[in-house]
Amino acid sequence: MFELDSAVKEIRRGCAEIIDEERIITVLKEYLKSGKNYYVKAGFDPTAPDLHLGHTVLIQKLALFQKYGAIIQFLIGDFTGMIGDPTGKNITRKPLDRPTVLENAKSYKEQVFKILDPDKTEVVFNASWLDELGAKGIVELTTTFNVARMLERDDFEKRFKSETPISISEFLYPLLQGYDSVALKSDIELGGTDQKFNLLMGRQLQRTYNIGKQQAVLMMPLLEGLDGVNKMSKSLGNYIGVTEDPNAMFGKVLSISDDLMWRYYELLSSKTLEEIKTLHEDVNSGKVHPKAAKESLAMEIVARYHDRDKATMAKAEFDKVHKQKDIPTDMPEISTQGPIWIAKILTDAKLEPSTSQARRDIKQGAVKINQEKVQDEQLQLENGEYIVQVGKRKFARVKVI
RNA sequence: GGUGAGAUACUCAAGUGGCCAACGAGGGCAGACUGUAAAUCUGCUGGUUUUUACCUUCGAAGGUUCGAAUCCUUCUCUCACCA
Repeated sequence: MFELDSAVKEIRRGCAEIIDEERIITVLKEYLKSGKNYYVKAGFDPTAPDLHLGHTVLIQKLALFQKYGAIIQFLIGDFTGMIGDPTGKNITRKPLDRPTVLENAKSYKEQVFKILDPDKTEVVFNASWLDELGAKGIVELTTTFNVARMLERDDFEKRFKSETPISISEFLYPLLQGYDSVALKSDIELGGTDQKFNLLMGRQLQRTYNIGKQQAVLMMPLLEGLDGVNKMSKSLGNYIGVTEDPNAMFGKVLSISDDLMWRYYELLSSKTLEEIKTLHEDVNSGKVHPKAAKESLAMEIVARYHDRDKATMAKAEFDKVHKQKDIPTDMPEISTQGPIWIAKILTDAKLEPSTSQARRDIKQGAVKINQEKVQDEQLQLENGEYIVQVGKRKFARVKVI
């Protein structure tokens, strides 16, 4: 089994906030004593998932709970998805049809089961009970709460004060999400810090509906993106997707700043807190090179979403390109009619967005052919095969016929 | 519904008749350096093989003018105050 103390420590790790930790300890004890499982809920958007490391912070925590006897209620909010979470700036969205929802759920499973144990995971859809709720049920639900309480919520309050419109349906969102916890009888719910209000709603409603327990709430922080400032998100482009190829993943991890690395270690690594602390001290004292520490983190992450061998290969590839300034093993290939102007090739090979940009980069000495810097802006390429490079990272093999 | 303010490049934001492809900041890209795509410093950042030139762009469409991001008209949208 496991040690209660160390389990609690690992559960606390990286958490932004835990509400009712007592309850978590209680269910853990119960599990240790009688092997009785408990339920940990986490909700996800029904839109097509493209998970990145920001999401996996939460999912890894779920996986940790599985180790300690939890059954994960992986909730896909197909019903609440129609409303749009007022957290953030979403407006009312079109409902997704059934086949799309199922398709997205499948895609979730593919990505999520790289971390979660499928045997200890129940994938559930909240439309299955919210559809049944009906007008009567919804009215009942709304009587459990009042507007003043609702307005306590930070973003509602701000919007109310600044007189930004709040749709009535947005008031419904937290209530429905909370009702999910009633329907599922969850013992613990996990979510991001931005979900605090909604998560607490679950607790509140479980009491109101008298289901005999109140879920504990555990909030994970939002992971900073590659820039180290904004939260990781697809729209900002500062993310590492779990389906990205090993080389890109490895490179992206290595591109984070040394400071940010420790944050990633805490939230993403499966190393224990002690191991990380030792490593950090060794880096500070100069015993371990910061780059080595970053590489080992990158390896771990690549190995998790691909495998150990691919991680080793990604590291070798990275060294090859950046340390030995060699050319990468794989690169896009194009063939074209010659003789051809160098700037034209760069745009054809999609290494540059425009010939103007290509010219600028040539002027700056960013363009290389067969490892040789291009000096002549007007250079024409005759027949033959060339390795064309822009900057440190963009390569293409060009065949001129 | 009434009144007022505004809409400029990836974002924020200057410019109120010619010196404007449009100040500045952020972001992005590149170079140098290095330990990596870290940090730091520097350059570039609408398009086009006419590159000390040409073409397109300052919410949209018209108009005034030798000349408009800048002035006028209409329209669309956003915001603020009042109801």
